[in-house]
Amino acid sequence: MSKNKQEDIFQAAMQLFAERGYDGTTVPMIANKAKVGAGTIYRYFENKESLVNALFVKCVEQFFEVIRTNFPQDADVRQQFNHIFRRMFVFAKENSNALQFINSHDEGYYLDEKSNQTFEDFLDFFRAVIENGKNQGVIRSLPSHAHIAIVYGAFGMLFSLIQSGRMEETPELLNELEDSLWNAIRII
Amino acid sequence: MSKNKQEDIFQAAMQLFAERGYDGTTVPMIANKAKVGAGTIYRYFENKESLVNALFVKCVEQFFEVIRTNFPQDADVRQQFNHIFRRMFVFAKENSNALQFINSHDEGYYLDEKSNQTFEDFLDFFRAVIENGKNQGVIRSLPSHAHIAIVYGAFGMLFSLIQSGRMEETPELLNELEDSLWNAIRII
Amino acid sequence: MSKNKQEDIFQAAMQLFAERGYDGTTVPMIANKAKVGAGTIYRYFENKESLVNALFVKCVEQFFEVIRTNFPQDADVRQQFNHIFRRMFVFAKENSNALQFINSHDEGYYLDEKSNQTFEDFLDFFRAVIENGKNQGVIRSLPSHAHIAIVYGAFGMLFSLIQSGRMEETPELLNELEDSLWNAIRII
Amino acid sequence: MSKNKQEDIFQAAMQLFAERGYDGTTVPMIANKAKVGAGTIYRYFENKESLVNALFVKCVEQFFEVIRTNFPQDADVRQQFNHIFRRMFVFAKENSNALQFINSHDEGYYLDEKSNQTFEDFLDFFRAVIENGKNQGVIRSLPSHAHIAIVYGAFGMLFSLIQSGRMEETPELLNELEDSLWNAIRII
DNA sequence: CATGAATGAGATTTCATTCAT
DNA sequence: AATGAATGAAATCTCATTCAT
Repeated sequence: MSKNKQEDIFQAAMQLFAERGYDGTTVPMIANKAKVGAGTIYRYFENKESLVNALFVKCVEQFFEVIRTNFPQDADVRQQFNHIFRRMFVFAKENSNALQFINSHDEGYYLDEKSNQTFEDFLDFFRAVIENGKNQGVIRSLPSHAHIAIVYGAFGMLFSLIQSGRMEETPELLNELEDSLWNAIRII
Repeated sequence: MSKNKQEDIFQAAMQLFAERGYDGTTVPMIANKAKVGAGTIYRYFENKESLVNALFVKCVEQFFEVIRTNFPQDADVRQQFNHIFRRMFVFAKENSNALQFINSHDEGYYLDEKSNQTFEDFLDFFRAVIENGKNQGVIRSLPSHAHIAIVYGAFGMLFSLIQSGRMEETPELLNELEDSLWNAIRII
Repeated sequence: MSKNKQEDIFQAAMQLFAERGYDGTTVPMIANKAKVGAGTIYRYFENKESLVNALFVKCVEQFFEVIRTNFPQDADVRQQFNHIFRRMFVFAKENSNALQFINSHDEGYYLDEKSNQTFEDFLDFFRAVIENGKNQGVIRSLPSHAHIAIVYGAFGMLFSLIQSGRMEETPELLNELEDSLWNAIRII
Repeated sequence: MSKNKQEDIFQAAMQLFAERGYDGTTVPMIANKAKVGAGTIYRYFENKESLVNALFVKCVEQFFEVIRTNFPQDADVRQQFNHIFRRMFVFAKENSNALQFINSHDEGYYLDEKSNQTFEDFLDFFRAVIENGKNQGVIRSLPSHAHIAIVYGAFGMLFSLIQSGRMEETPELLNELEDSLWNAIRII
């Protein structure tokens, strides 16, 4: 039995939102999985929308933190890409539902300004890396948006495969995938 | 006043499901947008779940049809990839909501056996192309699943950018994107 | 295919009302069983309530007619009872649903003044017979209401047993039943 | 304000079902009469069908209990009949709606296996008494079903008369009725 | 006349939220 | 603080009735 009910609620909500979406998840479902009373959720969050927004911000910031930590600011773009790619998998593995939650909930009509801004800030980090790579003549001259869409879109689906057991994560696989996606964005 | 109410319902439902998800869309919302009475929807579909499944199958089959039509069965893999990539954009442009609907609803807990099977059949087509390419030594030795995840995941996000106006579709852009994704999966 | 749609509707409605009650029977159910369009019912009856009332009156009047025909007005009470008892079974057998319909729908909140009056008239016939028997010192001094309740209540359940096949109708059985019910009301 | 909402719901439902039938009674009607919110009913019963079945079982078991209590197992059949007849009136008077509810809802298409079985068990009790009487040469050789139909059918209608005020319950009346129905089933 | 597609009012049921304990 | 029973607004779904064909 966890001491921190707020965290229990976050975990339960994240899993359910990831599996069934925002509207497909009921507050009693969350309470039940978190092993708290339904009313308790309203001690920690104003309402369901508040909860999903708080959770979204928390997840994106955690993801961001994992990516940013020890980021090789001065290394070359290839190494920066390596860092990002590996950290994305690290985060996804350690927070299996968080990634799916983020991916299926960005663009949700229930996200507030802060949530959207947090996600934009997160993307901006990648944009900066990409822009830097383009300036160095290493990365294709596509819009940064496009590069991010390619890597992030591919990554989301790839992790989903691993998560569901349809593909096994091995060091060799990760090497191949990293190489594949690097080829997608670099100038050849 | 349209003659075909079933089609009106399909169109309204597709747009709303794409924008707000299955559970976030109410039957009166659909009826309203389709300009039919709420009860009319139940003359055409047994219930809401029936509707989303019928719509899913219809959309996937349409998508499949666009990809399969004039597919260069005997050409080399690069040309097959070109065909697929271009047709994906053609379908997405002509059925802008259909793609978003498919992408946000595969894996939905409300999809029935037939819907899932239809989607699997669709993916199998790509798997066959990829396998063929691997046998010819043109495509990387990653699992076919992974190649599809990369291309399809990237494509989904890319089209979303174009759709929302954050990126402009030009012939040059499409050429670059095709090249980028081809680099991701081919042996270099 | 019957020529008389009104009669088809009556038959279908009677069977369904008998089995499922007034509120448990939908107009489309009736239309379906009567093999007419739902709208056709509204050519013959103003609405569902109109139909059930017309049907009730028709059934009670038919029942009444069967009882009254050849009623031995001048015979003794025992013979009058015999006539009534036998005719009740004749009617019930020839109009199997009608009896169940009447029994489960008298006291219905949807019955109008005319329906209730028709049923009262029907009961008055029995009351007169009973009163006559009481005056002759043949029948117990219970209220006529009570005698009717005993015979009619018993009869309803008995016929239900035969109808459902849980009891077989034989001449011997009918003789026994007639004797049993006569014993209930006569002075011994 | 009652403490036991489940019981309030039962009482309200029983009265309404007795008066208007299953399909003629809406859940909001029940909620309104029970002075609870409509949603509350679904905390206690899975759905409307569940409610009617639970109520039916409860009523039949209560009725059964009243009949069985202090039943003179070793007395003669006449005395057993006396016990049953009197207790039926006791139950009917104390649970005026319960009897009407039972009588108008047995054979309902919405009753489940358990409800039907409970009612059969109830009838089996009477069958045993009747069989015993037949073996002792006191009761007519009609099928037990028939005897029950006669007594129970008659009783139902008789109580309805008393209930509605069309007949007044006096000790003399009950004596007469008991004698009347006993004459119906005994060998004379 | 006859039909059955269409409708919307109203039925059943769910669920976000409150509040007495 | 924590609970979960209670609520009623809103969701899904049904059906008596209408009306264009």
